[in-house]
Order: sequence, then structure tokens, then C-alpha cells
Amino acid sequence: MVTLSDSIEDYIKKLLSLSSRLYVDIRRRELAQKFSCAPSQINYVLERRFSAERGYLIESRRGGRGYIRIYRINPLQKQAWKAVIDYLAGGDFEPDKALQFIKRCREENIITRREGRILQALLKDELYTALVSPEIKVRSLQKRIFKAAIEEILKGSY
Amino acid sequence: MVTLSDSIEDYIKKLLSLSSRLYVDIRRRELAQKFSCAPSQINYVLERRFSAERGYLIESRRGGRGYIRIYRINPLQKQAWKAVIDYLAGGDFEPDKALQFIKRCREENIITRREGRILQALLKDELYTALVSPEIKVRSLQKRIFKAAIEEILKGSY
DNA sequence: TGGATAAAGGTCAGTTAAGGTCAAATACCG
DNA sequence: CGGTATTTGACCTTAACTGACCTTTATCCA
Repeated sequence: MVTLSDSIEDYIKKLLSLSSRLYVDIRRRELAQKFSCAPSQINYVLERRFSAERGYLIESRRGGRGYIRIYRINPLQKQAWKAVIDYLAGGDFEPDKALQFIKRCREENIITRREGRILQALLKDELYTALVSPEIKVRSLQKRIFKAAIEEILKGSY
Repeated sequence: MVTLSDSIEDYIKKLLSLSSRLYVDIRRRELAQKFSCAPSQINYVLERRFSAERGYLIESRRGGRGYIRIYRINPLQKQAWKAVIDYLAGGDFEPDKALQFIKRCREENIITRREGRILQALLKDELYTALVSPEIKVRSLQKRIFKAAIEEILKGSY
């Protein structure tokens, strides 16, 4: 089932892969027109599919000659891994961010498809509800479990 | 006597047998319309007739363009995992038992080293205690989480 | 030169289109 | 008759998508 968001995502990724620089510029209006959708749809896609956790950065300018620039940030180095995980695990845990991070790990082939699926499954709220409450406890547990799982992956040898 | 559930079950199985992939996607609404029944009837059939024990797995997405995906577990895999699946369909849960399964799976090379480590990590009591009690709840949670992970592995291709 | 205007993009609440849950009602079977 | 399986309906959650309204920037012209 391919959604509009999927198509827009694919299109932008294609642009990125064709670009010799590490970013591409788009015009929100144009893209929206190309896909016959509301301009705000583009923001939606950027937010959901091109977040920092996924390894992208967005910058933009309004007004005449405005644009949206999408950067693909460098692949994760061993060192940077720890930082991302600490960041995700610091403060309130947001499963959605963790999920995005998983997507990125997949794209960079740091984890296998199966591992990605396992990690994703561990973040589902339904696993915890009825057994754990209030919500804050659910988050803490998810955090612990996510961290534990990812650390095992980090420990290495395939 | 042939019940509605029977017909729906047959229909889905037919779809699966016609599919070249190891899953089919359905739309709950559509199916319900096709069989002139309440949408929740579909969930009922899936729950009763397409459980892991019977060799199937379900996954779904809500919202616009939502879907329900039904996997048929590859018979070979099912064979290999039968003991685990049956164990998980039963009542209580002992982490030690699960650990033994993991070990066995490693020896037979049906999971990778990394997957083995992840699964093991998920069973550690320390992850749960302090956040969950009494012990019976810890066990239930461990079971759910372990089961969720196993099911993702069962979903297939590497 | 600076104020009006046009041409971008941003935000956010609300709508639509899915699927999920659970308990109550009903049907079937031994 | 009692218990189990089926079926339904009311209500909930979630993801995608839209539209109205807001802000920023460039540029043009008096």
C-alpha cells in the first residue's frame, strides 16, 4: 500500500541519490503541484520521513526565492552511535524517535531487516498496556528494553 | 454447518495460496463488506484461525491507507520453531525455558548470534524489576516481549 | 529609501480513512 | 441446559492529509 507520503519520500530520496552534493533543494509549491497535494503535505513528509533521527537535516528560507534544503547527514560512525543512543535514552523516551533511528540503521545497513523488525516490535505500546501503567512507566520500560536490545547489537560481530 | 468465520477463513487461505509472496494484504472494511459483516468479525477470524500455532502471523497499520497483512509461516520454519510456538501458546512462562530454546536455535543456526544475544537480553529480570511487580506481571511481560520478538523472526526472509 | 506587495515557506487544528478493543447478544452443540 | 463459538455494535486510536491563517523575504516603485 503506497501512500502519497511514500511517493514523495521516494522522490526526494531519488533526488538526493542523484545529487553530487550532500543536499538537494526543493520548492514546496512545485513539489506539491507535482504530486497534486496541499503544500503542507510536504512539511508532513519532511517531518515524518526526514527527521534528524533518520539522518536528515532540513533547512529552509521563506519569502521570494524561498526553498527547502534537505541534507543527508554522514553515515554513523562507531563513535557517534553511542551518542545517538544516549540522546534517545536521555530524558523522556519517545518511541517515535527510536523508531526513526531504527529506520536509519536499516538504511545504513547497520542492522538486518529482521533485527529492525524486532526492535520495532519492542516499541509497540500494546505490548505494555494493561500490564504496566501509568504511561511514564511504559516509557521507562520501553527505554530500558530498547537500550538493552540495541546494546547487544552494538557488542558486535554480526 | 458452515459459519461466516469458516467462509472468511477459506477466502483468506485461498488468497494466500494464490499469492507468490509469503503474505497477503487485506483491507478490513472491504472484506467485511464482501461478507456483509461487522469489521470486527475479521479480527475475530484472524485471532481464532490465523494464530501462530496454526502457522500464521498478523501485522497491521491503522490510519489512511491502513491494511492488515497475513503471513503464512514457512512450513520448514514452522517445523523448526514448533516447540517454541507451542510453548508460547501455553499458560505460564519461565525465562529459563526460553533461554534453552534460544540456545537450541543458536546451535541449529536458525538465528544469528546477534539475534540470540538480543533475545537473551530481553529475558533479563533486571530490565523489569522496580518498574513492574509482582513477579507474575514480570513473567507476563517477558513472555509478551519474547513472543513479539520471535514472531518478527518468523515473519521471514533473513 | 522605505513602504506596499507578491512570493515564498510554517503552523496547527481539524477531517478523513483506516484498523483495534471489548462487552453484550446470539447461535450452536453435546 | 450449560458452555463455547460466533457475531455485532459502540467507542477508541492512529496515520495521512487539508485548509485557513501566519511569518519571512525580496523586489519594485513612488
